[in-house]
Amino acid sequence: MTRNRLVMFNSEKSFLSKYDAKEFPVMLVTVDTVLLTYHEDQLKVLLVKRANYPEKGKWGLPGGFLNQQSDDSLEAAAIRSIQLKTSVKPGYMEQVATVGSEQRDPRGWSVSVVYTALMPHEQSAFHIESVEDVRWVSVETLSTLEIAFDHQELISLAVLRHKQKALYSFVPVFALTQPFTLTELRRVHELLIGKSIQRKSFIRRAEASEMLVDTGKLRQERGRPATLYRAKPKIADYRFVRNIEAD
Amino acid sequence: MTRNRLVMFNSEKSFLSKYDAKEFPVMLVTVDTVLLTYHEDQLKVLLVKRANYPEKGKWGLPGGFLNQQSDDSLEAAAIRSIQLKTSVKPGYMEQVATVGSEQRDPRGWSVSVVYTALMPHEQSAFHIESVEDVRWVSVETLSTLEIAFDHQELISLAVLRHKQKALYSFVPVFALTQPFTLTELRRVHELLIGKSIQRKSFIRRAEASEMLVDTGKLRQERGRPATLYRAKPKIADYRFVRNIEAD
DNA sequence: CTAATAGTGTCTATTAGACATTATTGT
DNA sequence: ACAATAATGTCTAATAGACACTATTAG
Repeated sequence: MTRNRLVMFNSEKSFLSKYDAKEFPVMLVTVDTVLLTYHEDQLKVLLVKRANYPEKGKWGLPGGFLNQQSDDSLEAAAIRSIQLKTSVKPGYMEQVATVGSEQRDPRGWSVSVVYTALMPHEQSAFHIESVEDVRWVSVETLSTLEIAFDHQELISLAVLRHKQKALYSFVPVFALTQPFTLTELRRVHELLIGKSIQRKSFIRRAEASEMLVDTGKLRQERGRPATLYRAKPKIADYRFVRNIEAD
Repeated sequence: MTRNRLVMFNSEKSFLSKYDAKEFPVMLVTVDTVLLTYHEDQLKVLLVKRANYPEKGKWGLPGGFLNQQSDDSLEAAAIRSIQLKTSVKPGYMEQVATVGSEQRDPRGWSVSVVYTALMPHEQSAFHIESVEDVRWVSVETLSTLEIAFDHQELISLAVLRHKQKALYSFVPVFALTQPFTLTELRRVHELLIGKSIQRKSFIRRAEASEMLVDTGKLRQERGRPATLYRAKPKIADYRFVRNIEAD
């Protein structure tokens, strides 16, 4: 397979002194992030207009080649690619999957490590509205755009992951600007699972979790003013034993 | 960053004609698999004794460099590495995580896509017992062996994943030889979640799922003979709405 | 007053835990 | 009969769904 396999070394040290990474099969590795937020009663994903070939002019996920010099870890690379476009560090991030094949990029065999992240829309708005090549796009209207590579599919994977989480956690709270109302949080969950949730059930879960703190303040739009909450940091790790029923 | 970014092309085709992958930052990518089984009332992981540097002599996960020629996909590479050691294709496989850093391999920045798989112990036994460098090791006694790289950590990640699945699915059934008894299946779940499960609760879940088929046969060891079951193929996708309570 | 939205009361249905009881085998 | 293991009966506790009801605001 490689020349190194045929040579005998008598210590790890002497092996490494002869080692040359270029003799091994190498791979292009990119890190792409599906960054989602909640805005105008919609779930939106951050897309970037590709300035270069391949897929020039199409919309793709923020991301890029893993850089051995500037990236300490995969997650650091994902955060870097997001900060580059939004100037903000997302409040929640997790790895979704890694995809790789000969076909997905015309340049040849390529591997993508896919992350997903959530952030409040407000934080990013100013920076993004000032540029042409970065946009929040509703996940419902993605089909009206030309999406680069297999990024459409990667977005679906990430949304599916968040749908699962919405059934047994309050992770979707990271898509909201704090403080938020329970109705807002419930709407994000409803958008993700594609089904309405009983107000009473949702409030009971909020109380049982002890992860939402009543700020004592209210927000009024139409009708009775709603209580404003903040999420405790540990909310990312909280899991319900029983799911909200899907379908 | 790379020379290509500075050159203008007027079509995707002309871009690709000039494209050379070697000009981009490249990476060593390995695919490693945490293959688990149930044997002698223990959860065991398949380990391979490393024949070459680095980490020569230590035990590591089956896996290897991703090969652009022979691998069609990441999953295909994982299956290949398992079949090479067991001569069997595992009945269940899923991606666990992808790790990457400068430190994890002495040869430099490296990326590992980690899969986990389950198979019946019986199937693999003959092939494995004939060789010296492949062993089923109880996950409880891992600390008595020298484990290569960060593979100890990768095993923990995979076991944790299976623990979660044991709380809301019957995925652990793929670690058993079919047909199996409910007590065997319950034992695998108990090992994974680290806690005993009520017989009655487990049987109720089995019935509710409709994923286990009574073969009509019995197996007798001590005491009353136990009913033998087979799992329907769809069992891998079945999810309970309510979890078994952890801790 | 009405409309609109937030939040509660309360009933039912489902299902996991606990644990006693019964069933079926070998010795 | 007894030990061992499998399987069932049955009570309780927790919690999600359904939906009616009350609360608080603007106009």
